[in-house]
Amino acid sequence: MPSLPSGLLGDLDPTSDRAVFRQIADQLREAIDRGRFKEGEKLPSEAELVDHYGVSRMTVRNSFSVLQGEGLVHAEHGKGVFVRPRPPVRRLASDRFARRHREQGKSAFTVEAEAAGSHPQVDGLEVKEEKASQDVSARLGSVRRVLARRRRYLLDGRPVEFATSYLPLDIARGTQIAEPNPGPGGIYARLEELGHRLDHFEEEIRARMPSPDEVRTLRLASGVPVIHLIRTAYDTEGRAVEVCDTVMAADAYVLSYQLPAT
Amino acid sequence: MPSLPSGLLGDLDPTSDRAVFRQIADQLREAIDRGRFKEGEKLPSEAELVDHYGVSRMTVRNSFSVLQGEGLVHAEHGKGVFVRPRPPVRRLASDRFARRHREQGKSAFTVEAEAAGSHPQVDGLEVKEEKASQDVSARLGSVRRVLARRRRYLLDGRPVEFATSYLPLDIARGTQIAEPNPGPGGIYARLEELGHRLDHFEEEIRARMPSPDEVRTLRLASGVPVIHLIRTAYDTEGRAVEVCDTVMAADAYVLSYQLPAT
DNA sequence: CAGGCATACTCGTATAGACGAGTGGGCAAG
DNA sequence: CTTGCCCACTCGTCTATACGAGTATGCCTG
Repeated sequence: MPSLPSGLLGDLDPTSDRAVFRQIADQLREAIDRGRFKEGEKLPSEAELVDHYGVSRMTVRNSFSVLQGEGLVHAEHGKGVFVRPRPPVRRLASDRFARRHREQGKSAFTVEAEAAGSHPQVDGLEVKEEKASQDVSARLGSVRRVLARRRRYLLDGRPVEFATSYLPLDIARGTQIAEPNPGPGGIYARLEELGHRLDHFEEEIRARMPSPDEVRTLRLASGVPVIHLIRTAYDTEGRAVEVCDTVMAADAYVLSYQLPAT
Repeated sequence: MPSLPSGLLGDLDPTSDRAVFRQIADQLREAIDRGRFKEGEKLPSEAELVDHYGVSRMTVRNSFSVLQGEGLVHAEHGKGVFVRPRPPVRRLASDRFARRHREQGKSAFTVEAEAAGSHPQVDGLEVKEEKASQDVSARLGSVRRVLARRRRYLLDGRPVEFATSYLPLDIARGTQIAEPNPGPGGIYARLEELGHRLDHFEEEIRARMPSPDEVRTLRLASGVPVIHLIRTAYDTEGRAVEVCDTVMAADAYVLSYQLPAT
């Protein structure tokens, strides 16, 4: 059992009223912040820290769990505890739905990812009619049933977001929108062909911790929140023609918006 | 020691390979989701759950810590563990910087909060010149030093966000922008008076877990992420005239944006 | 009646020990 | 040399215990 390089981590302050496991977490956090442990690097094992600080194993584990909650580290069974690497982020610009981006045959996600040199995948596509939730119904203007299009997006094999689009049945039923592949330009192109010229979108953004379901679907590490985005598309008549509910791994995204100063 | 009302929580499945503390967390989570425990309500105490499930206290605590990480519950020393109430959220609309909102003497935050029936406060105001961080410098176009305006915002006594505005010294030095009170309409009104007519804003949004510092400043419960918003204001010459770095308690905000479909 | 204290309950911190399970390297057998 | 096993090391789960500290309640004292 190799002992810890001296100087890497300090000692405990027994006179402090800060709990021991917090002091340990503080020292590890600082070492990480200072770059003493780099991204992806292994932290000292529980046993080594037990030795170094002269505390019990549960105390060391407790400090690890603090850092895990902060999203700083993640544990791998049988291997060790590692500094969580920051994945490359996907930037969502506010003009990503502009008509000029809607020409190609591929989806916006695919085009953009390939331009960034990543390997995009779409997954678990599911299209079906269902009862509208209260929230969706309210946003679409009191519809009872909707067409729901679900799918999951992955970048280089990593799930990064999953989304469900809801459309009123009177618009979508029987059209290509109800097909698994909605055709070039996606459902927005189809909506416009159907006479619903798009006027604007409204996006609502929240951030919160994921549900266990979301942790599974996005394979989230602990300490990673999700961004919950609800987009409503309005046509030029002022009618809401689509609601898209998206849950994104927060560590994989930066959203970017342009606001007029008028 | 009053025993638990039967039927409220189920039994453990010893044949399951799901860890005991996860099973307990699952049952509590489901009970909360089903409304068996309402917002703000106290969950069974650790001792009661120890009795009910016949496990050790650390196991029960472990399941509580799972729920805490999800932001579902919070513990109060000496009182119990409670279902975390959802605080009222502040909606930030994308037109919140429109000129028409800039007429009054009060700040946008104050006006909006009072309209919503809340009691707004601004706190810890600090104005000083300092060295620009690399990021701020890049956004403002390679300035070395900036005027920084820091402040914290509270709603009904609860801290909800803190923000720092950075302005190039050649614009702000010696003007009312460098005063604690920038006057009616805020610094944007002053910027326009100084000839920097605002053209548009760019906002970048991230979500992540808070640093210990941010936990202190915003008095965040565990399992509450922060929204990190960086706004850059551009004048009609295309120059970046302000960068505002804001950290918000994610459970207190919904951001809302309007995007043109063009 | 008012104030203060004792007490029982709550969660917070920490110890010591046990066993399980995933990982990877080294060694031995083929 | 390759295969396969064993073992050492890692984190995961769980038990049992102890003491500390914050909170609320009720009783007892003044």
